[in-house]
Order: sequence, then C-alpha cells, then structure tokens
Amino acid sequence: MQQHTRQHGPSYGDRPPERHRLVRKLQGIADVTSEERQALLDLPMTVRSYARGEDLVREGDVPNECCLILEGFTFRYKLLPDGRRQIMAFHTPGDIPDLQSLHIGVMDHSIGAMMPTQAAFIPHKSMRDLTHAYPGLLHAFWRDTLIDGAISREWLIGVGRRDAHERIAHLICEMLRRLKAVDLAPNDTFKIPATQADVADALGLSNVHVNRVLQDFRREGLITWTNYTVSILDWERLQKRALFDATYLHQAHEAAA
Amino acid sequence: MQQHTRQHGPSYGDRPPERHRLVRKLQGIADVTSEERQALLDLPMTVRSYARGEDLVREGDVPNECCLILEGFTFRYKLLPDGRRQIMAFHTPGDIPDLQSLHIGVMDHSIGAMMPTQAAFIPHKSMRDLTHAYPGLLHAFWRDTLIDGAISREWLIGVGRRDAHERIAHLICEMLRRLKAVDLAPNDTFKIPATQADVADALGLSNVHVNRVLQDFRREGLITWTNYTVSILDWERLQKRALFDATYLHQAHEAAA
DNA sequence: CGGAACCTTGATGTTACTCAACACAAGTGG
DNA sequence: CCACTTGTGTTGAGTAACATCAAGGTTCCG
Repeated sequence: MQQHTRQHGPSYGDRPPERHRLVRKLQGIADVTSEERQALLDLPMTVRSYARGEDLVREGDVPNECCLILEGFTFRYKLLPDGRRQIMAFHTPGDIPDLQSLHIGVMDHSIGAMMPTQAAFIPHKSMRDLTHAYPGLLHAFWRDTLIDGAISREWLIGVGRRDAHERIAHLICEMLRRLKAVDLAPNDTFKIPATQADVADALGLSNVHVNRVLQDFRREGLITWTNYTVSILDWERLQKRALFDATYLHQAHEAAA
Repeated sequence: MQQHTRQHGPSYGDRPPERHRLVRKLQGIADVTSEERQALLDLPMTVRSYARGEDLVREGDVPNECCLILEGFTFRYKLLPDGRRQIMAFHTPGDIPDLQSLHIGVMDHSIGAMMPTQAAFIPHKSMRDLTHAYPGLLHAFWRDTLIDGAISREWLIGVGRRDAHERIAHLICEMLRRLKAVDLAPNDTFKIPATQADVADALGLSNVHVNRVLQDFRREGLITWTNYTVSILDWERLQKRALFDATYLHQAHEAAA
C-alpha cells in the first residue's frame, strides 16, 4: 500500500462538501429540480462521528431524526439471541439508512459503522417540512426506500438459492455498480471496509468459507481483494459466475463497465 | 351516504365486500379517517380471477395499475436462469403486492397466484389522484411498503442465520400473526395454500427437508399441517423454537395469542 | 380407471460448518 | 525498544446439516 491511511479525517467547515452526496444519490434515482436541490443542501443537520463497531441507531430505539451518511460505511444488521448476526444491507455516503423511521417508530434492527464514519442527523420534523414543501422529494425518498427493499429481496434470493461462489461474486458485482453510481469505484476498483467475517454475516456463510471462496476467485484471476480494496479483473466472467442482472438496482443511468 | 361508517351497515351496493379488506388492513397499520375510508371504497377497480400457478404480474412488466388481493393468496418470487426459485413474500387479502410499481417502473420479480385468486386492478392514475387528495393515505401506503420491506429483511435473517427448524417455525409464527390481524386465523388455525415445495422455496430448503422438519414438529405436538390447514397446538413452545419476536411486523394492535 | 399432484421414506452425496492452530500486522503499554 | 495483545487472514481435519436421487404411497379428480 502507498499513502492511503489518512488517520485523521479532514475536518470540514460547518457545511461538509459530502452533503452533496445526498443530492447526487437522489439524482441517480429521480429528477431533482434546482430548488429541491437547494432545499436539500439547506437541511439542518447535526454531524456526529463514529468509530468502527459503534452503532448509529440500535434495535428498539424510537428515533426522532434520520441519519445521512456523509463519509464512511454502515451496515444494517440484527442479532439473534445467541449472537448469530445477519447483515442485511451495506450503506454508502449519500444513503439515509433509517429513512423508514419517519413512518415506523421502533427500529427492528441496528445500524452500525463499518469504519470511522461521519453521519449527519436530520430531525424528522425537518424531513416532514421538506417533503411537505416539495412533494417531489417525498416521492424520491419513497422510491429510495423501495430500491432499498429491492436490494434486500435480491440478497434474499442469494442467501436462499445461490451457492457460496455465486453469492460472493454477486455481492462484488452489486457493490461495484452501486459505488460506480456515486463515483466511488474508479477503474473497477473500490474500497469496502468489510472483513471476511462481515461478508460471511452478510451472505449467510462462515468466515472460513468466505476465505476459501475468495482464494478460488483470486486463483481464477477474477478479482483481487486485499487491504479492504477490491479490484475487478474480469467483469464478464465475474458477472457470469454471479448470475448477475442489475435490473433490481433500478439505476437511472447506466453505470455498466 | 352520511351514515356509511357504521360498522354493521353492509350496504356496499354491487361492490364486492372483499374490498373492505384493504380498509381493514390499512387500519391495522395507520389511522384512516372515514373520508379516506370512503375514498378507498370508491376506487375504480377491475376484478380479474387467476388459477393457481398463473402470474398476476411478471418480471420485466411495466405495469400501469396496482393489484389488490381480494380473495386468495399470492406470492412474490423470482427465478434464477437455471430454474431455482426463491419465494420472497406471501400476500393475503387486503395486500397490494405491487404497490411499488407506482414508483419503480419495471418489475424485478413476478407475482403468482398460490390458489384461485381474485385481484382488483387499480389504475396508477387513480392511486395518484387518491394520494394527492388524501396525503394521509399516501403515508399509509408508504408505511405499508416499509413493513413489507421489514418482513423481507426478517426472512433474510431466517434464510441466512436460522437453521431449518427455526425457519419453518418462524414462518408459521409469522403467518399466524399476520392472518390474525385480518381475522383469518380463528382458534390459532389458518389455511395456507402452500405446498411443501412452496415452503421450501420460500425458506431456501429442499421439499424433502421441509417434510422431515414438519414431521418433527408434529411428533413434538407443536402443530398440525394437513390439507393446507395449519393449527398451532403449542404457541409458547413454537415461538421459542422459532426465536420469534413480532416487532418487525409493526402491527398497530396486539394480536398475540 | 388412469393420471397428476403431492407427500413420505430411505440411501447416498456434498456443501459448508466447526474447531483448532498458526501467521501476520498494527496498536499498546511498560 | 520490546513484549504483549488484538484483529484479521489462512490452513487442515473432522463433521453436521443439509441436498439429491429414487421409489413408493396417498388423495383427488376427470
């Protein structure tokens, strides 16, 4: 590795530029007028930082604000009483992982930081005012939660009916497409702060088996995956291996490789 | 029509009484005023019938209407290229399984009838007019899709991290609670038109294994399941076996046994 | 009566899990 | 600076929970 780890996150002024990611993301799934764009940028937000392993929101909470990911990565997860963990989604900058809390009071799962993460918390009231003033944004947000649901259904197919190789290949395909859509995957390479154990808990596998499958993929020249950095070496074969079809991502503009 | 909100005045005219299930269901998840109630009942609908195995909506379709289940059962499913099938949701009378098509053009999965089913098709335009006139209903519908998402996430945990016994017990618990909420499970007994192969495809198992687990449950005196009829004999132990916690269903009123 | 759809049972096979050990890097406190 | 710890990746051996394959049984229905 070269000069990668900027230990100390850059400190932004009182309006972090990452706020634009929300606009960028919504533009990816709906039309956003310049008025709406400005209203989004003017939302009152409280920025907080989290270390890896900390929870932004916890199962059982009844939040009165939504969190917008500015920098970092989070995952949606749930624990069984005996500690088994299922990760149900990864979220990237621009996402609002608990948007649903606007309508569903009590959280039925937790949201944790996968790496040092900055999140902007927006009061529910502000969100309601915003969507009241701009119904177009309300539909954009609804659409966003629907796509989130479509992704979790696709994960359901994976865990239910794909074998380990297909599952892992599929996850890599999905992350590439999603990160490309927010310009975070130049050269078919992206960072993903997931350990092999995280991947295992996302795909319903054991960490040991994830390790072995990744070695297969490396041997086959499909990908590299070291230091939390994934590079796709053979997109065509990887897609085939995954039985990947990006329709479910409902991306407005094509980000195909 | 001033007095129409009286519970016992069944003056639906020539409208099918099943239409009320939609009201019943929405009342279960949000407050519905009597005006909104009437507007729901006045929605233009085209009723169509389907035999078991027929699709109401198919992957790739771009629908311009939503389907409301009046009578019967449907499931949401998707096929892999080689025929493997994953069922992602069961839907009961009162559900609008493709409500999302209002915002997401192309269907990324199919909806099939599990038994002879009557569905009422409502033009998207009528739905948009309705939610425009009654924003409260818009939020009720959004909430409905969010709960649908919560259920599919719970299925994801099941398939990812529960073993076969837990999965099957959990499905039974969920169906009981959901059907009780629409008064379709008197005496902890309900009909579910799923074959063992259907259950297998919903839970990521083989039909043979489903059969064996069901036999275990029968031997243990937890349930009976014959002729598409399920009876819960020991709710307490079944819940324990399933690690069941109904929070994710977000039911407004408790329907606990 | 014959067939179709579904359920049941047994035998066999395999995917992926568990357990356990070790390697390696980075961070931490002495 | 080192010894120690902690987190992560890697490898091997043994095993369990499933799947698959195949056959027979039941029920229902035209």
